[in-house]
Amino acid sequence: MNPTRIAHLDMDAFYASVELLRYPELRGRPVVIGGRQAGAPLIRRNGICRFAQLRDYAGRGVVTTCTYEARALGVSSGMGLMKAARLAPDAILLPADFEAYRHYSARFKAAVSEIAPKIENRGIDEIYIDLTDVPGDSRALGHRIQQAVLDATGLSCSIGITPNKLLSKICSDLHKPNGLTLLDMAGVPARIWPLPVERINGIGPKATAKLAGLGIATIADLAQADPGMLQRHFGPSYASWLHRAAHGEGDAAVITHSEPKSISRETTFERDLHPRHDRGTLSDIFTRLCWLVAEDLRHKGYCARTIGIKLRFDDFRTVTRDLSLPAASAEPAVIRRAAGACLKRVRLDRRLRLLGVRASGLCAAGNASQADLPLQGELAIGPADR
DNA sequence: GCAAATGTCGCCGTTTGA
DNA sequence: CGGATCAAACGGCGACAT
Repeated sequence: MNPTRIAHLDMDAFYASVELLRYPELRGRPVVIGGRQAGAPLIRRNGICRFAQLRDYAGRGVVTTCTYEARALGVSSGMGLMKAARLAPDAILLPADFEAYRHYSARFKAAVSEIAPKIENRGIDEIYIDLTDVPGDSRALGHRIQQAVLDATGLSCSIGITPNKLLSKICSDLHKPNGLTLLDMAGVPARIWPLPVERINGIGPKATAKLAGLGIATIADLAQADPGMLQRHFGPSYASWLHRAAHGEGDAAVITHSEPKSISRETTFERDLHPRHDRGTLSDIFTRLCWLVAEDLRHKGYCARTIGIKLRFDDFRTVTRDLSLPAASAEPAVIRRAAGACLKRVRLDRRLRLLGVRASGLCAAGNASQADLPLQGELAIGPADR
């Protein structure tokens, strides 16, 4: 039996790199992807077309991703674009083009699957690959995969290869961009322990802050922490997971097939909207979100048994409400009615900044109830489209 | 004042049915 | 019959991820 070998492959600055394929003249410059879907990447001034710059931006969008040149100026994912504009006013701002990213995503995944077919999808730009039964030594295999991805897409990626997903995920990030990092359990103390705890997938800002309060900053600190103490602070389940993770133990199962659990749409308004004063606008947006969810459900062939809403108030407080239907449905009107019933259960005493609609409890659309009204659904969706 | 969009999972309290 | 109990579903919510 071969020893378990799991790779994690992460595309380098994926969205930004795809944009550089299209606009090679931007190579070497700080480029930021983000903001509203706002169509054209070019703006016109004095009859001359040029790329929009971060300094021209006004709004409440965030950085989705950016080139390494932009990162060097302090810009990072999730940062407000207004703040990014202060750090890098000259950076080019491009709108996200998900269709293009999905296209390149499919291409790189197809290229990898020619070499190793057991792949777990982790979003648009990452995968886990089970290399256990693929012949060849890990370093050669890693390089082969990187070359195949480059040939298929013109894009670089970074790869970690270790005995499990947890370590591979950490390692793929160690030598970005275009990195290849191999590690076995014996290498954990030297290569993993010096890293800060938040490099472990599953330890986010909250857990990091709580650990810091206990004097635990590095993975080494965590590995050596008293298990009893961890258990008191984090509960038996999470404490045990923390301990094992710090010692480099993680899951090695590469899940090749999975069904979606929920489908949702949400939107942040350009300005905060008042529940009464902007009632009409809110209602229109709400209805449109319901239609979009219905459209997504139909497109992907699902019905939902539970409909939920999500509100974010101007103070950033978020509330959700769910309602389960008597029978699964993908009808826009049914979703709209259920979502409306959810909304009635929320006290609307502040301005709103975000509205979302979610469908969960998904089941395959056995088109018994679907066959009735396909045309009507088509008509209902038309006007809401764009 | 400044913080997107989409999705997964786990935990907890409550309800419901047996 | 009353009460204890248990599992499953539901609903809310937070944490985390890309």
